[in-house]
Amino acid sequence: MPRAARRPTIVDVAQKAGVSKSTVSLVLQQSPLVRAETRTQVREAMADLGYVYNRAAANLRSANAGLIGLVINDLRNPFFAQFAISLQMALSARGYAAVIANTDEDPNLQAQVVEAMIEHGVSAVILSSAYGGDDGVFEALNRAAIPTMQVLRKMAGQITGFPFASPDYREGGRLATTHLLDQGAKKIAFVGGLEGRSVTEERLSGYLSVLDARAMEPLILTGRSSRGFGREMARKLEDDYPDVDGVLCFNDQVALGLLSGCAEIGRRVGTDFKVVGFDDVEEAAEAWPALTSVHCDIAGFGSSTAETVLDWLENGMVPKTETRTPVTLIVRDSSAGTN
Amino acid sequence: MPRAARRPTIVDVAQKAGVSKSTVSLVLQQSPLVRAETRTQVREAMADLGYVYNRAAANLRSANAGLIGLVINDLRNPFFAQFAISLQMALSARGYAAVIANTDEDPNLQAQVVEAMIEHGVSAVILSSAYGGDDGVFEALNRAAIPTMQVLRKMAGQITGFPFASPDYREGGRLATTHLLDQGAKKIAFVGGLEGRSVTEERLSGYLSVLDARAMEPLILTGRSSRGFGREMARKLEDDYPDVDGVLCFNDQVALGLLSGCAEIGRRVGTDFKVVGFDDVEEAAEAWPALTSVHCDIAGFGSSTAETVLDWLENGMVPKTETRTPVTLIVRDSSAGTN
DNA sequence: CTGAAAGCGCTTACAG
DNA sequence: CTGAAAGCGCTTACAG
Repeated sequence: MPRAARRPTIVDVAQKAGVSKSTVSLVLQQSPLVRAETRTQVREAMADLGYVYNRAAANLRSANAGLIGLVINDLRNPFFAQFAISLQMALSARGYAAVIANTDEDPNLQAQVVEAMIEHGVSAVILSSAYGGDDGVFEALNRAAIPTMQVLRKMAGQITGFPFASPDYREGGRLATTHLLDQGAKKIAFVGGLEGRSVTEERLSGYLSVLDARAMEPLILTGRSSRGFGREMARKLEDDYPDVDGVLCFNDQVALGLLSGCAEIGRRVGTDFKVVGFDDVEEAAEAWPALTSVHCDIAGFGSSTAETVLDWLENGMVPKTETRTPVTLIVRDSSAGTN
Repeated sequence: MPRAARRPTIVDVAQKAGVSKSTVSLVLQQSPLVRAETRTQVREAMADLGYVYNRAAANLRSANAGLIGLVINDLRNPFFAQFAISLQMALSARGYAAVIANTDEDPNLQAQVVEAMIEHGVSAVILSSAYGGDDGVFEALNRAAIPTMQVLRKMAGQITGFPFASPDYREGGRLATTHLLDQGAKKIAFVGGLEGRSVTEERLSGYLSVLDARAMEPLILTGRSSRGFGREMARKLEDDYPDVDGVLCFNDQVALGLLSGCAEIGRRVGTDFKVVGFDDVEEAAEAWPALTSVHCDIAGFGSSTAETVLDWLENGMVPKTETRTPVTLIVRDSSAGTN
């Protein structure tokens, strides 16, 4: 690495352009006060010197660091990853940078990374929280007066003042279950998701409401939200619940695992045994058979979250306490098989 | 959001603890100069006031912001995502935060996000570059004297002074091809990857070297590195190259797509038609049939990259110009079928 | 439209 | 071991 000398500052630029540093600062802020001619002189000086703006210094006076914190419980899951990516790209497009951290569902790690982000002076935080842990994280954000949005998972918490947004999971559960019934399923199971967690409860409640209305018995097999669990369930369903002819999976990971498991045991999916996933990750369309799934438009949700937060920051528009975005069902071969 | 008053500063802490702000600063830096008793007084004052360290301010004097930039060409690919996550988590564990940006293979976006990171005062950058574009990004990093590591993809560039590290792709290509031969394959194709790109060339060169040594004819079908492309190739191979009985895919995305495609057209994989992937993403083990793949230990590579960069930053240990980490072949049913 | 001065919250020599 | 002073690179009133 070339050991460059000190980076040029606005003082250097001012000197080179023959103006005061205040003027340079105004140019930096695109102030209309500066005469066009002066502005171009200053810009030229900056270009000549290879000047780069020092946001940390600016922030010291003016507060807005242009850094946004993004804390996610499980970035390995493509659903969350896609959310994070589209959010980050939307922030970048508006001139903000994203500090991103994966907490691996660990509340202690979460507390630590949030603390670090506060120290770094993030202007806002977007949090898809780990379950468990106390309210410490929220209290810290509260004390630091950092605008914070909860997304995707609503924490039990009594903690108010943290607007929440997520896709309408309950409606998704309803759509999927209704679809399975429409396809002729007689016995529908709900597979995956851990009990007591808000997302599970919401997705489940949609499923239950539809079955209730028709006085049908539910069958709930909760478990990890992983491919591995889905795969195990293929065998279990065949062995222990042979009458089940429709499955609503907690998410696509479980569903894709279930498809793998069915391939493994040679059970055909799509006609006598229908499977629906949830999230509609990219892979759902590319699996074989292609997976029917509840589409949450997670990419759109990511970028709209960015807009919401920046509107809050820049224009003081406080988000609604709770926002639910619409979901749709994308029907593919796994539940409407022609294979 | 409660509109908290001004955040407490070291001056407030100093006043409360009855010491000077210099002393508070020393406590913050864990200086051994401060008497234990004083230290605890100061710490208590901090706790009482809910003091949080302002890194931006500190950075203004001392340079090390504790922010590391991570610029990735395609975060949607689980291989890169896994790399980014494990790198970020290793940085967090050592007290650094990661500013992460996806460039979607767009050199212009890349230039923009790197510029933004420089403004934010990142202490180092880790870059898995987009192909194409000029050397502007490297020049900017150079001018700003920001230690920068290139990873995973070596840019053609004449640009030196940017240490590079990646798994040993060439060796991976060799291992995979040798394995296919050992399994009895007579005609082996290389599928996926765009020509002229360094990663493709390296993986390909391993494949070619093995075939050359046995005077066998290569068959190269380059293309996008996506599931979709892999899926298309299933049909094409069956139709146009029925004699191909072994396939080395550019990466797991292509390979998983190929498996899907084979399922779709009812071609059995593992015995007469063997498939090997590259990267060994998590899903490889869970597909059906399970996918043989070149394991790059990308999680380990991510955390060791973090160590390397922090050693550079903290201890001035400049990384080697080029590092290649070992790879292994994980043999599964897709190439050694018992199905 | 532009400049001189103070201040943002820290760290860093330098005294003591 | 601790304090007073200067300074990091900006922005922000305030004059002019």
